[in-house]
Amino acid sequence: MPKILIVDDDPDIVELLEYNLQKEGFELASANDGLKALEIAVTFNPDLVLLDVMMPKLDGIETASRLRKIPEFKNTYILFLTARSEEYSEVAAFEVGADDYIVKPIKPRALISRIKALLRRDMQNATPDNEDKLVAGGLVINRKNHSVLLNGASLTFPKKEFELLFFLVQNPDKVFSRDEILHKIWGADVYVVERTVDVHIRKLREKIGDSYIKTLKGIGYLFSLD
Amino acid sequence: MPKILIVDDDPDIVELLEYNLQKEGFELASANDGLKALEIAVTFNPDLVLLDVMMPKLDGIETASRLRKIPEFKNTYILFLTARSEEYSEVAAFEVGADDYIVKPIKPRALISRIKALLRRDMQNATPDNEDKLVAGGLVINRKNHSVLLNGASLTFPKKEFELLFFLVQNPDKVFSRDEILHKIWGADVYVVERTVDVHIRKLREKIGDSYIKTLKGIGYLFSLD
DNA sequence: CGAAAACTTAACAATTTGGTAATATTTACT
DNA sequence: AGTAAATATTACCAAATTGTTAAGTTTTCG
Repeated sequence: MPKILIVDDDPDIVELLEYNLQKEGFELASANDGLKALEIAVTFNPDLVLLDVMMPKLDGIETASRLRKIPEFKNTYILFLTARSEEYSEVAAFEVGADDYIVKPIKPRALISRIKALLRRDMQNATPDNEDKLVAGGLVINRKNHSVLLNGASLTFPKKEFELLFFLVQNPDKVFSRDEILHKIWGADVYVVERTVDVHIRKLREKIGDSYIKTLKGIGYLFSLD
Repeated sequence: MPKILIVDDDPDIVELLEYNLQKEGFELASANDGLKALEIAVTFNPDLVLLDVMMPKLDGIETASRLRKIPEFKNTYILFLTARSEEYSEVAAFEVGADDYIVKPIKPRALISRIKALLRRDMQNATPDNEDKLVAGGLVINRKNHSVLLNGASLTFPKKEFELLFFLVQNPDKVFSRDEILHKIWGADVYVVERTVDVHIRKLREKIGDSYIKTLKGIGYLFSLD
């Protein structure tokens, strides 16, 4: 079950949310300010963070911004809660990578359905056997222990290379532009030159051979077994 | 490609922006004060306006405010540029409908990424009429993979060839003159000789056979299954 | 803190693609 | 069939794109 971190300085709201989300079977943790939220996040490792915008110590925007800077939370969903009057913060929210934005007063049923909508993609991708293991041709990629077997021989990959390989293998026969790849692997707020992808592709090919990853000139790269 | 209007009274900044955005393939126009910006906007019809806050004649805030009052620019993105010290204007900026707010000194890569983030939604929706997958006779064309299957065999096409094929197959039994094809595939502002189309048609026929693409002498080309 | 690994960038080489012109062939019409 | 116009084909060059290497940065970890 997905893990949700609730962050709000109003205990009533925290309770309201906990009550409703617990009913749905989510795993929960909560914090009442931004600083505590960051602390808890690193150990709790939530899939989604419900973040109040107005909070003491560290407001929601700043909390989200810091979270996003930690690689582990690059793909964590962030969902802001805000009072109707605080509209101005909407832009700032999406700027720091918000995935959704919910205006108080909170309607529990609406909230739950939006949370589920966000998590749905993951739920689907997280099918049991698909868990963390990909097999394609002579390649066996295991996300859990970060291992790759090529025709039985074990290879090791640095993080970026591994993620790139995993991403490509996960979407076989689909082309991705360098820009798309950067967004997916590096994140929306990382500014690196597109050619960086080339170099990583080269390193992958060096290790797994040239046959798996193909180049479509003017388009991008793709993983394929043909 | 999306059109961007650059408005800044500092020619150096305009040049910097033009240089970097041109590289990305955007269509550009520029103005050095707010009044000119409004003039140019109505004819240029930009998708996004980069607006300096401090300008002679008409400051950025006022310019944006007037832009927003013109119905055509309801959905135009407005992105403010400002010196770090002028923070006070941030609230005003969002009040008049800013979509983003960027502090100088400008980091080109960050700017481009934020512009793209804004425009991405549009870009994605900008392909309503062209489906992802086309099937015609023994041909299966998949835009997502950029792949073409001919009777089960996979073929690869360079970008222009692929686009030309996709376009023709998308409109079966419809004749297009070379001029129309050039406009559709090459774009309105690209000047190439009409014979170029012939060469590309030839390359397509070389790969998929002569039967699919027919020539109507004096008229143009068409894709057909007869 | 310092060394090693990982990551990013830049520069140049290699490759592919796109465009043109020259030439050959086909078509339409008399 | 002869002829002019249009199209097909080919070969070549320029431009665009990617491959590769190496050097500079940053991060990680002992």
